[in-house]
Amino acid sequence: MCLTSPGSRIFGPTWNVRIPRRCSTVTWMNSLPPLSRPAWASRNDDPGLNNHQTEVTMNQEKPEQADNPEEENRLIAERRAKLEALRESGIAYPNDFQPDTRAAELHREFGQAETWTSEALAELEREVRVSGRMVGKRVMGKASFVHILDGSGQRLQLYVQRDALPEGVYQAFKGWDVGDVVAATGTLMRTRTGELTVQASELRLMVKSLRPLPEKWHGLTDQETRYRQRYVDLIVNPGVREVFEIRSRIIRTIRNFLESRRYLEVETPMMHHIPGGATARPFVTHHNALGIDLYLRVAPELHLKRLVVGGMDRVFEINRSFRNEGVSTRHNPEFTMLEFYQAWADYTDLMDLTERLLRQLATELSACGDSTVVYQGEQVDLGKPFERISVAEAVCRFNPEIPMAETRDLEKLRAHCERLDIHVDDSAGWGQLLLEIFDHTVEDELIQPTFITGYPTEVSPLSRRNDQDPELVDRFELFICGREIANGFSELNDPEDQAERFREQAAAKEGGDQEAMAFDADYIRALEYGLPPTAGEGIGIDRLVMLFTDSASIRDVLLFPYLKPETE
RNA sequence: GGGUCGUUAGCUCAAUCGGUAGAGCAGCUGGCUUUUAACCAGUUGGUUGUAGGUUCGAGUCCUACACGACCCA
Repeated sequence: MCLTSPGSRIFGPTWNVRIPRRCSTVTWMNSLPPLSRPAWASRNDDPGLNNHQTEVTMNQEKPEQADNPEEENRLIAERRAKLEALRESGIAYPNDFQPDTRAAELHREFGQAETWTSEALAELEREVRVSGRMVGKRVMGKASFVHILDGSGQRLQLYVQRDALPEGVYQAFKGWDVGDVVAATGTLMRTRTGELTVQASELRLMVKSLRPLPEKWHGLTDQETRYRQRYVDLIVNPGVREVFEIRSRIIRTIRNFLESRRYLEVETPMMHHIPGGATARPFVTHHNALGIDLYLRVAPELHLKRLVVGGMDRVFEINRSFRNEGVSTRHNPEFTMLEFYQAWADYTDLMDLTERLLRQLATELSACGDSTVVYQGEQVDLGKPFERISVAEAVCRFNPEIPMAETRDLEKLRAHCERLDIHVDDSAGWGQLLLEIFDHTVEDELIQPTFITGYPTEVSPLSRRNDQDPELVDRFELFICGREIANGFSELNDPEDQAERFREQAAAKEGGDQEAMAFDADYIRALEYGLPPTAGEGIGIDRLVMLFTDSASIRDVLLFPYLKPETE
């Protein structure tokens, strides 16, 4: 499937998006060479400025250093001096320009070189007002070419000719830096090499950029800096923005998909007195005025089901949950999950729904309407029906030495765990052992979309028991490319059974299991009013976005992934 | 939590056996009116992540720490 949207990055040099896996530290932020009579400090100034255009004068004393002199360096000092000159000559940060178009629009409308030839554009005399960050600057004597990057995420070339501009503007322009934000008025033209270009008749510096951008060809590759300073990453690595545009499209598609099926979007508390809805360690926070500890939610599940009790029989929430666990390429402390609940449905209905949703996502995100996705070299087809097999069947398939008859045999399973070098707790039941074996030997192998069903009741404290086999629950998880994408089940709506399962969880918690759930009495009370037969599901949005953007790390699909604080 | 690798100029990277820390881009100075990694000439810029240690001498070897990447639990 091709994810590159039509029209994106269709012209001009793009900054390198190849990101080698290496990094260096950001020492430049910590080092300050002493300012010793920089070259500009003794330079003579040029004559006056006219109207809004500001000539950079260089005959002043060296500028004030930044509040934190450790972060200053010569390049920044030079730009700060230019800013100081701007301040002295008028308004340094003007806010009186509005563009009337954007680069993407212009390329869409006039990008066709065969239709909009040089002559056709000259005849058109189309005047445009554009603005953006200067990301390239080529001065050739009395004329220059500039590339600006605007809010559309695309670049646009400006042709800046001394004699086509008001007096003095060109001279000022020559002192501007790559990274500065500029505004231009001009007419469309096509250059000798065929690039759509705006010939500027007016040009203004709107924002002086004090920090130099990374090198134009290699760009910014240092992973740490890319994550910490995502604003720079977004400027110089076009692929980054594309990932987040796809992320937005995924969420929009999901929202439309559910709303068109009469689901209501809701928001439930993120601060819980009792963390529940998932087996995970919560973050603890404190309410000062009330003097009580609160937990950041690990899942919205229990609140959403309370809403179903209240008669909101189809609800969904797309929002953040928080789990106090390790940070890795697949885990961020805060992550986004879709949860949805539908009364009068069971888990098989949700498997059908999930298949349809993923198929729709794949075809809508693909420029060519294709239902296949390539993830890290693996091609998966979301168009074919997803396979559905049970945990036990899957374990037997990938572990031929484990016969079906042993999949509920506590002692045999314990022996298999030992053989497979899987560490398990002495208190674990057969269900937990079976799932451990599944996690270690099966999960990675499930490349094509596969629903795993028949989960042990022991590991599913909120799921409805299977009518034929109460040791199992009516639950599934969806795996694609070896990753868990979704988890859904028919909801346990028997309040007495639920209370019993909470008691088991609470006992495990007492026994030291920090991930076990607490007893939630209000949730039991809600169930006692009567939860209609309901099925619910959670889908990890970040993992879904990873899949559809071929991102190896969750950090690549989070604008601001969690990183440890920068060291001083 | 464990292992491996990494951290050198604003950015991207060099630096032989432990022997004067370099280049390209960016910046600065000059030239150049259709370039596009523009070009040509000149030029500035470094507490080599931090703190110790070994050594006549450390970017390089040793120890600890910080941060990151990847793998494992």
